[in-house]
Amino acid sequence: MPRPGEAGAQARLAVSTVIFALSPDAGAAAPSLRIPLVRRLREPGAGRWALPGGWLPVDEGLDEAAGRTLNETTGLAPTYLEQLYTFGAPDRSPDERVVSVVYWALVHSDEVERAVSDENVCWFDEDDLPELAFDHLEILEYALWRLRTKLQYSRIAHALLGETFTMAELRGVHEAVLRTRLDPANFRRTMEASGTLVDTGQRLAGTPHRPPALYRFDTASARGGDPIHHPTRTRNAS
Amino acid sequence: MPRPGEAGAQARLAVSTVIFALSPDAGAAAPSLRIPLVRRLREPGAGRWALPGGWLPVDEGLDEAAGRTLNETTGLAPTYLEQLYTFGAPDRSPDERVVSVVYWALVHSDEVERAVSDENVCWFDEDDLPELAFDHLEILEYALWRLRTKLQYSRIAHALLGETFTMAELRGVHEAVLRTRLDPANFRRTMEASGTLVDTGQRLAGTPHRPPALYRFDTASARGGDPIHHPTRTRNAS
DNA sequence: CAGCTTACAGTCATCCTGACCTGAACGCGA
DNA sequence: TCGCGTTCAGGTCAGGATGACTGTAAGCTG
Repeated sequence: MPRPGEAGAQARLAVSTVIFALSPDAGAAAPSLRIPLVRRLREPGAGRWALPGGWLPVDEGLDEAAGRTLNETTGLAPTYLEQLYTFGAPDRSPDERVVSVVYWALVHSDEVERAVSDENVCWFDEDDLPELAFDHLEILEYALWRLRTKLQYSRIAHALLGETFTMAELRGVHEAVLRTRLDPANFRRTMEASGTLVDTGQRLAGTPHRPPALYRFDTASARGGDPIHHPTRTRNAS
Repeated sequence: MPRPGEAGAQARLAVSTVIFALSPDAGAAAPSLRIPLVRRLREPGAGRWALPGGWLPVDEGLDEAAGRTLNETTGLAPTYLEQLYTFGAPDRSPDERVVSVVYWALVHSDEVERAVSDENVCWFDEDDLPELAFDHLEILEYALWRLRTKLQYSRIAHALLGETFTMAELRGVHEAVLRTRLDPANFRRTMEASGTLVDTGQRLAGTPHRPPALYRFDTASARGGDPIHHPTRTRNAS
């Protein structure tokens, strides 16, 4: 923060968010990752799809701006929100210089139901993306990499599920994100050893086989994940 | 990147860097981490110490701006440079809104010799920091956490050493950063198994004991560390 | 040469993880 | 009603990684 003064030409500051959710066909075979995108109505890049976001107001924090713009454009309230990276190549946007502070978010699967979805806001499957505006494809791939990496050392899969979930559902999240098959027995063992799951005592009835136990995420033991300060976790917009 | 136009009040964009190096007393017992800071000459925060940095020019990339301001203020050419986080709380700077894209860098120990060091640029020991301006202490602690975390799963310790180094020197870096004692035999085993070290065949003579082998970092096997794209590694300023 | 230091190699127990096996608990169709 | 399918849930076993530790090699110093 050096000398102030001399206004001059400056880069504009934007905030965008990569949002992840699971496909609603939870009962079906394998869920897949889905990302909501908004259609650009103005130049530059009009007609193409882009990440939800907006300009940063002078008096609003970065985290708050990410949560707000995310909610305004998609109607979603994420359960997990974290800063991803700041993209600022001089030529990433034509006409003017734009620096984007990008966040990534996870939303509950039942939240998706309530989400806005018109002709200008649309959900896309992870491997069925449209042509994106600017460098948003690069951003999205980086967010995907971060999600996959972080899932392996942190316990964030529950943020894509509801309040309670079965062990098979939780494993389905891991399989969908990591794109692998996981051994059910070994997965159960490691998750139980992590100490982040609480057995609710309830069981999910109505299955054509033995009823599975319902678990809940232990928010108390969720401490010490990653960014020690400014974690910003769990907000409730709308 | 939404609608342009309407100039209005905007946050100012700054770029700062947390620089890490080892104390030059390499021959002595345990090296320690040192950080160069610059004294602020103007308000706000005049007299206090701050991270090297500067305003972001409209036509310069973030990585380039970080490397340039770092070099201009300290005279250093880092061997490792990576984006850390973007800090943008509305009240982090009085008077005006400032958003800082912060980087962190590692420099070779022999680079420190060439570094500028006057009354306005001074090196501080990790646990002997002065009172810092703004939220720079929080930033520095977050950078320290990131350095410690990343050292354990990535091979970046060599960036704090010279071209060649002994196993004991490399272990000294880990011990200084992680603030622990490491078993020499086990450390050697894991480092050799990582496949990132190359034995130069030379040995360091002049020691009062058995001469140790000199190793070199294998840049070829350094692939696939972390941010898949825009890695920005290894620049050469000045 | 004795004695000090560190370099370097090897052993052993423990933990973690992937592969696999077995019984339990439901719904379903014959 | 009674197998028979499914998944759930708990267990065993082998291999790899890691920490604690021991032993030998190779330099210097007194």
